[in-house]
Formats: sequence, C-alpha cells, structure tokens
Amino acid sequence: MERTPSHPQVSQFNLQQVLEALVDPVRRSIVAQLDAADEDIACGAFDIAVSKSTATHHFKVLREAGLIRQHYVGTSRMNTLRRAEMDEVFPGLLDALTTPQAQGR
Amino acid sequence: MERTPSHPQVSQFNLQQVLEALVDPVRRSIVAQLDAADEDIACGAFDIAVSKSTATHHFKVLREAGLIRQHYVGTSRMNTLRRAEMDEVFPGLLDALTTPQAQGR
DNA sequence: ATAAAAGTACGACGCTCGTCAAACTTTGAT
DNA sequence: ATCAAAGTTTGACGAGCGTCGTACTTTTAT
Repeated sequence: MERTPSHPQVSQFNLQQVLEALVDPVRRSIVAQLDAADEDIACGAFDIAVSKSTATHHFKVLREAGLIRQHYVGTSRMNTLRRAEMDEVFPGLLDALTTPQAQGR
Repeated sequence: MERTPSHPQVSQFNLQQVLEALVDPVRRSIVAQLDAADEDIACGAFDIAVSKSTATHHFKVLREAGLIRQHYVGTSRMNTLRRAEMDEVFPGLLDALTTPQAQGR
C-alpha cells in the first residue's frame, strides 16, 4: 500500500484529464460532497453506492487529475478538494458544476 | 435522411449529457471553433481529423446534448452554438472551457 | 438526365472504463 | 498476540464509445 501517493503539480493540470474525471457521476458526487463540507472527508465516509475497490479507483482518478489531495490519518485516508488550485488553472469550471443550478440537472 | 432533426428544449438540458458531449476532444474542438466564429459553420468546414461518418456522429452527440443547433442550407448542414441557452442553464461552463487559459491545457 | 457534393445510416471492430470479488497490507484497539 | 477496520491490488467481466468503410439519400450543378 503506497502511503504517500503522488499528486500532480498545478503546472501539470490538464483539461482533458480533469474533464474525464468529472464526467463520471460518482466522482462528481464526491467532488460535490467535498465542496459542500468544510472539513476533510475519509474515503469510507462518502455517500456513494459502489464497492470499496471501485471507490478506491474513483479517488485515484480524482487525485491524479489534481482535483483532490489525499493523506493518511491512521488507517483512514482523508480527502481534500484542491479548490483554489483548480480555480487558478480552470477558473469557473468547478463553480459551474457545483452550482445548485447545475446540481439539479 | 432526416431533414429536420429534433433539438432538445432548454428545460431538457442535462448536465451529465452535456459533460459526456464535452469530454471528447474532437467535439470540444468543434465547440471551440463555433465559439470563435461569428457565423454558422457547415459540418464539412470544420478542422477535425476524422472521417465523415465519425463527424456525423459527433455532431449528433452535440446536437442531442443541446450544445449546437443544426439546419440545412442546400446539401450543407449548418451548425450554430447554442451559447446563450447553455449559459442560461449552466452559467460559466462554456466560459470555463473556451477560455484561452483552458484551451492551452 | 446525369453526375457531383454533402451528409447520413448501418454494421463492425478495438479499446477503455466502471464495476466487482477475493486476497492482501497497514494501522489501531483489545 | 489477536483481531477488526480501512483501503489497496489484482484480475476479470460487460457495456459503451470512438472509429472507419460502404452503401444510401438528398440537393445542386451541368
């Protein structure tokens, strides 16, 4: 188990990869839950209807796209939305997706 | 050949479908070219590196998602970006993707 | 009338993606 | 020491997507 996963730098953010991450509804739900929360959230604490191994996959895709940052606390892996960094590179993108307007569709 | 294809109404726009349309680089390129132009563009006049049948497929996906409007002029099928309508439903989304900032990544 | 131009429709093919179960690893609690 | 909790890894499977070529349709030009 890799305990210190690599995160891309802001300079490496790539639109194609970010969109591929955000096109999946489960992953978009994860992003929305992180955006709505004001604390980090453990992988197992999300409201998603998939198995643990599938969840691991989704978190990996989000992390590698630069959307979330992960770090361990005990056996739990905590997740943070890299909001400011994403906004810096793709201004307006996360706003457009986390709006209640968009959420409703 | 269907000469009057159906276009979704604004009330039917769906985020999942729009993102699935925009995640493909060829389709995003079509949207970008339409956004940059100030006139309608015929299907055959786009700078895309795929066959005609594949192009037809991409235009269909964009149309059914509500991103473009199509109408015939002779044998040519003209395409228009439904910018205002998209902005109304998903404010900021197209802006975020057509920014030179985002284009460069 | 004939032919060219512009797309469309239809299969078909490969590849990727989301999904899961099972086995494993690491940490923390008893 | 043991055991439970939380994720990860691996391999597999099925579905869907992007792609193409070929045949077809509709319109326009000759």
